[in-house]
Amino acid sequence: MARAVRAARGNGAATANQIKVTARAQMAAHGTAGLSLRGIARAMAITAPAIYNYFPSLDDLITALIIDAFTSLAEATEAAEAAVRNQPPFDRMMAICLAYRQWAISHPTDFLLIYGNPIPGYQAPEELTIPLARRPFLGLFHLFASTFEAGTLQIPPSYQDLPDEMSTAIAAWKRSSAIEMPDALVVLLMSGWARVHGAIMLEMFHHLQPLVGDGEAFFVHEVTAFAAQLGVR
Amino acid sequence: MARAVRAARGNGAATANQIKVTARAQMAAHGTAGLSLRGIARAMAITAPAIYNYFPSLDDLITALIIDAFTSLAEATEAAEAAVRNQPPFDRMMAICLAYRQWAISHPTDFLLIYGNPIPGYQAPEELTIPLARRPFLGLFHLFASTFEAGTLQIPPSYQDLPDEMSTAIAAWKRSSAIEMPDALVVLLMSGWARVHGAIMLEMFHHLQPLVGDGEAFFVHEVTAFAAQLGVR
DNA sequence: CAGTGTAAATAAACGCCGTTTATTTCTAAG
DNA sequence: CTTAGAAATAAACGGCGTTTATTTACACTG
Repeated sequence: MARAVRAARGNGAATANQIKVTARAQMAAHGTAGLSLRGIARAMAITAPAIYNYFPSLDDLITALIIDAFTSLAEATEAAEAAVRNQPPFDRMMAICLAYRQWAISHPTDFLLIYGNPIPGYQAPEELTIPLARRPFLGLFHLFASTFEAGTLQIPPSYQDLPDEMSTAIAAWKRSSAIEMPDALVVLLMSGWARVHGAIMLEMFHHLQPLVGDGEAFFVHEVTAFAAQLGVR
Repeated sequence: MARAVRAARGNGAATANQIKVTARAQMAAHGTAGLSLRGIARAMAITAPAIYNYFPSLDDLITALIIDAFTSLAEATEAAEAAVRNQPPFDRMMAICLAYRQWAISHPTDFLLIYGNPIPGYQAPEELTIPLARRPFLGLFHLFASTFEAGTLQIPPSYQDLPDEMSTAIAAWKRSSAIEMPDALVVLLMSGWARVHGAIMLEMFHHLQPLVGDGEAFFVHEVTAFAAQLGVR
C-alpha cells in the first residue's frame, strides 16, 4: 500500500529518476560542481525541499549519480567486449578501449564526475565506490591474463624487471584481490590505463585537437601502437 | 603618488599577493571549485568587498591564480632543464618529466586548476591562457627536435605513417605555430604527454597506488620505458 | 460516503555565497 | 589644518543547501 500511495503524486521511483536526469542536465550545463538542488527544482517546476523526499541530501543524489555513471561505463565496456568475444585479442582490446573513450566523450559530465575533480563539499562513501570503480576494467584484466597465458602477448624488455617499491606493492595487491598474473602485466595495465586516460583527459579539455586534430584517430593510433608494442594481434 | 597612497593601509601589491596566497590555501582545503571570496576575507580578517579593491571579481582572481600556476609550472620545468642542459638526452627528458610530476604532486590544487575540471561560473580568457599553456612544453619540443636531428631518437615503426586525419591537422598546426619537425614527432610528444598526464591524474586521485604502490617509481619507470622505445639515451 | 492516515509538496526561515552601493576611515599631499 | 582620494566597511540583493512546520491530496477503512 505504501507503494500504491507512493504512486499517487510524486510517482515514486519515476520522480527520483527524473531528478537524476535533470541533475545530469544541470551538471552538463554548469559543470559537476555547478550542481544545485534549487536549480534542479526550478527546472522541474517544483520546490527544492521536495527533492528531500527522494534523496536525503545533495550528497546522496551525487552518490546515486556516481553509481549510475560507473555502472553505465561498465555496461558500455562489457557490451563492447561481448560483441567481439570470439575475435582476435587485438580486436577485443581495441573494442574495450574504444568503448571506454566513446563513453567518456559522449558522457563527459559523468566521466568527470567519477574521474575528475571532486565536488567541493562531497565525500564519497569508499566502501561503495571501490568495487564499482573496479568493474569497468575486469574485462581488460582477464583479456590481458588470458592473452598472456596463450603466449600471444609478449612483455616488452622495459617491463621485464621492476623496481622493488613496485614489486612489493603489487604482491600485496595480488594477495588482497586474489588475482594472479605476472607483476609486469599489472604494470602494463596501469601504463595502458594511464595512456588511455591521459589521452581522453587531454582531448576533453581541448589540449589535443589543436595539434593532432581528431581525438578518435589519435586514440585509435595510440591503442594500436600499444598493442604492437606487446605483440598483440 | 598613487603608489605612495597605495602603500598606506592595504599595502598595495603585497595585499593582492596575500589574497592569492589565502585563495590557494582555500582551494587546497575545499577544492578548486570551493573557492569563495567571503572565505578568503574571513581568513584574512577583512570583509569580502575589500577584495574588490584588488581584483574586480572572483573570476579575475581565478585568472590571476591560473597565470601564476602556469608560470610556476613553466619555471619548474625550465629550471630542471637548465640544471641538466649538458647531459645526455635521456637525463634531460627525465629531468623535465620529473619536474612536471613533482610540481603537480606538490601543487595539486594549482595543477587541477589548470588541467582539471573548470570552475563552474568561470570562463578563461583564451587569448591570455593559450601562450601560457604552451610555455611549460617548449623545452620538451626543442629537446625532441634536436635529439631527432642528432640522430639519437628513432621514430618507432608504429609512428612511421599516420592516418590522414592527423597529418592534415598537424600540417595546419605547424603552419600556424612556425615549428618544424616530423609529424611523427608531434604525435610522439602528444603520446608522451598523455602518458605522463594520465599517470599523474591517476596518482592524484589514488587510482594508481592500490596497485603499484609508489607513484614516483611507476612514473620513472614509464618515462624510462618511453625513452627506451625511442632509443633515447 | 465520510473519516483518517500518510506520503509528498510547500512556505518560511537560517546562514552561507558573489556582488553592488553608499558610507566611513585614514593617510598623504598642499 | 585642510582636503583629496584610496581603502575599508555596512547594508542590501538574489541565490545557494538545508531544516522545520504546515498544507495538500490521495488511498484505505468503517
